[in-house]
Amino acid sequence: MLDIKFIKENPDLIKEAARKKHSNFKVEELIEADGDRVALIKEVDEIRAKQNAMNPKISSTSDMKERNDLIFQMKEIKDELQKKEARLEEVMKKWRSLMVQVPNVPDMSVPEGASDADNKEIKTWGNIAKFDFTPKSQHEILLDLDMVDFDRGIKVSGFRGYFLKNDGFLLSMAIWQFCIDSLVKKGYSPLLAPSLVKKEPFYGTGYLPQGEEDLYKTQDADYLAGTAEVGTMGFYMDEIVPKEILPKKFVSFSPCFRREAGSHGKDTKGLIRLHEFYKVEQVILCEASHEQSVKLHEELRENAEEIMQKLGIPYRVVINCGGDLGLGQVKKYDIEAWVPSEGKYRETHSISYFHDFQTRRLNTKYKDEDGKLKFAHSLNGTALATPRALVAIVENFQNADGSITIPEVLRPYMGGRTKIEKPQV
RNA sequence: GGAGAGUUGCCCGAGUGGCCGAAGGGGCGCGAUUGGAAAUCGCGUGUACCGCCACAAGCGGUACCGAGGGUUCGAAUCCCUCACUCUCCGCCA
Repeated sequence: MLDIKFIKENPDLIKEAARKKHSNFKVEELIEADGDRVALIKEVDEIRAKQNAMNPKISSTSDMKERNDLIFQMKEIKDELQKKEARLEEVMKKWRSLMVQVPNVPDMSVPEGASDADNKEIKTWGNIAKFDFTPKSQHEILLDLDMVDFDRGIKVSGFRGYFLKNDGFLLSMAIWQFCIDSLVKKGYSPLLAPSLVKKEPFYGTGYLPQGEEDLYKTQDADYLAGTAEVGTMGFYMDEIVPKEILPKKFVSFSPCFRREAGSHGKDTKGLIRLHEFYKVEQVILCEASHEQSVKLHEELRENAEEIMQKLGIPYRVVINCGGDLGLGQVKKYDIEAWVPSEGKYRETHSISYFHDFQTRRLNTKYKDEDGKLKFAHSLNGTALATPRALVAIVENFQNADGSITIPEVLRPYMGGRTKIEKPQV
């Protein structure tokens, strides 16, 4: 959500933002609704002022006739007020629904484009392995090494279900611990965030109302979060945080749930697209400064790249184009890992900043040096998600004998082992 | 799941229909006092929105006593619904 004053003063910016993000939001409609809103608020306030002025008169009048006259007058005022209030409520309803649709303004550096096909590559890292044998797909490797059980996963959990077992599970934990350790060393506060979350943090982060299709909803009207960002951003919801803690950096871990509505035919084999997965997420709250946001956005990207580099996974970084940005995102980088069996890069990370779009909705403020309350800025980005990261690891580090080499940085978390080999049985 | 108690400002806490944005205390800020401090004394101390105005200061208005609705000319105060917290019982990882 943006500041209505800002919107009114910069309608062209909003119009341009909508165009760039390929949203059909009409700023004129909102401005018109806001005109009605302001006018009605004024009228209602004036009637209430009249009413409030009458109150002491009534209470101080002992003459019964005079008192009844006044009460009769007040009844008329009340009728008028109720009519206006009903109209105001209508206008507010429309106003609110438009306000949550206002797109945040993308950064100048965001490229034009309609979909992820238009994202702009800005960097590649790592050497794409040339295998002197026929490389296997993630699906084959994981089954050969007995790291996953898809059949039983589907039996138990349904479409896109899976069991991660043996080294599949151990390697996942190794990845989590490696990522969490790396970020804690950099001063990030570790947080195990709830996945079962009330609707407010979803509205606050911008996943509702537009993204409801992709969320699981409980019979208590709570939702399952698709990322720890939601719970983590909820942490300081409706709070004024001490300025001294900013920037507050979290490394959050949680299970993640996504309905993947609309992607039924996609990635049906393997561990790329799942309804239930795990993610180590970076979340930052900082002071309301564009420069800070930009700086920390780069930091999040560097952290994620460092993790990929230490793991040795070849990847590329793209700047997402306007049409591939979420409603609240100002700018986003995706990191995509090389997947040999597909011969292309697949998204493993998404790193974005929002200015005060989320904190305004979440009501997370801090007091700046002149005592003014300001909405903080927020950012978040993947550290690493499993099992999707397993795909990149097992495919890129597979050997001719069917084993996979464990990345060095993960070995301490895997009992010092260097390889995952086919079980003897 | 059952029974009961509660939810007031930064904190504690008073307040059962009008004079309550809200007593009192604490905290915090400024000032006096002091060589300095403690103690003491004085003053101040919320947020959002609307209007005037320079989107400043300031002034005026409205709203906010867990949330939503109702009764009433008028509600922190009465009624209803919901959420949350606490205590006891049951169940349970």
